[in-house]
Amino acid sequence: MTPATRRARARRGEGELLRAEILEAAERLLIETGDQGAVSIRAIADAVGVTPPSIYLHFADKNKLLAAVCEVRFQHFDAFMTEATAGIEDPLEVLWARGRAYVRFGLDHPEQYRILFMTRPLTDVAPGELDRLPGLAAFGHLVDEVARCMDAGAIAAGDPFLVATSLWTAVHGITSLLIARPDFPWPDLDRLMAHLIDVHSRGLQGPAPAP
Amino acid sequence: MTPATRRARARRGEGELLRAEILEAAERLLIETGDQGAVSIRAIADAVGVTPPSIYLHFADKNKLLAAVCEVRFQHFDAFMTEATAGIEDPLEVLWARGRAYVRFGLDHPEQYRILFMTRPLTDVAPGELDRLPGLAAFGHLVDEVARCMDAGAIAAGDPFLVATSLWTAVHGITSLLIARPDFPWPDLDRLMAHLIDVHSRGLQGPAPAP
DNA sequence: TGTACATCAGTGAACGCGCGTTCACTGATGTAC
DNA sequence: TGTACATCAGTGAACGCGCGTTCACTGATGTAC
Repeated sequence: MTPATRRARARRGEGELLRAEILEAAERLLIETGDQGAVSIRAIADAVGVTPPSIYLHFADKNKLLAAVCEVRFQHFDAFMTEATAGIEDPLEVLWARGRAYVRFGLDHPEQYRILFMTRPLTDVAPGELDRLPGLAAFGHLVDEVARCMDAGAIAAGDPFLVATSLWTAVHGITSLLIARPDFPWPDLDRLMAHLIDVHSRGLQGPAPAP
Repeated sequence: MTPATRRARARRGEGELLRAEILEAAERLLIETGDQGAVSIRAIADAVGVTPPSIYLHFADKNKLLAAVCEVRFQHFDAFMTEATAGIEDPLEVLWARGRAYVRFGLDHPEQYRILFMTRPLTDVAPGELDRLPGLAAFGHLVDEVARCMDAGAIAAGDPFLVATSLWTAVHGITSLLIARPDFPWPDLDRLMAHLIDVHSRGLQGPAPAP
């Protein structure tokens, strides 16, 4: 299949433009087809209006390209949640708003969510550069919010990292199962989220109740 | 590559034997390679010691084969958890034991867990036959246990289905993220599980605490 | 007891496909003189 | 102002691969007479 429109060649010195177009096309393909398998070098090249070898002018191999896509998606993801919590005063409400936004993002962009959190990592991370782990920025924001809740006395004092990790797994559990098992007779999502928040507000608050 | 050993042809009337061998080989491949992509018709045929077309004597296509593998794995999964809770009296402890067993199974068999809960469903389930949804037996056991906890007053009365669903997403969240993001600086798993159980014992117990 | 024959469990070779990647090349663009 | 030339952004064709699946077949096995 010849591409619908062949892309005009970049001016000299502007070769880097193609890189951005490739990334954009890869994301678009991912979103439109909703299928990670549909995002092939050939499909991307075709979407950009260029031949497959051109991709290799800007990315060493397919993995590097997908890793770059991933990074951009993580930024969007983090920005989306930051936006959703903007303007909220109560630190506990910030936490719940972030949780709701997390799930919403996942369900609105299931195929992106799959890549971000449900498939094998695309990049091997050396132990020394854990801070470069994609998505760790977003997680850092969550830890901060948990710490703020502890400082405000909204939840019991403790290890913010542990609590944040646990909250992450909780929202991930809902999001990823809804994506992976849509046939399950799910209860209403709002009810499920309300229950999650209910359990956690109580569960994170005091010491263990009397037996 | 020719197979290491060619399988002896089945006696007449015993053609069904191959079916079982195919299933077994598919599971073994999945476990040994730890890679769903490595489980191809050709690889399975080779492992059994038979040519690829033979597979089609017993399975209409690859999806049907994988669905059959899935069903067997779900039975193992359910049996494993049932075993892990056998002999425990306290209904709440049963619940936690099941949760721990769930996570353990997932981490011990990550590639199987991937197929069961992290990838696209292999079979389309018609709305009328939801009870045939693979794995629903295991979920049913969880619902029963939750109901028993409610009856015993160990957790607050409510909708056992909703609570069971929420608990499922909780353990799935931990299991699947540990599998998908091993590079994350995870806290100790026992600590994480203890925290999860702690939060849920408190969170599921009473009505909302005074503000 | 012997033999023709239907049945059944497989085989061998090939199909078309899409994939990631490589390699030698082309032709427009800007620059030096 | 004109022209030779280096540079740079791509192209075109092909590579080898493994995949799921199909099709006509073979040859051992059991059965009927």
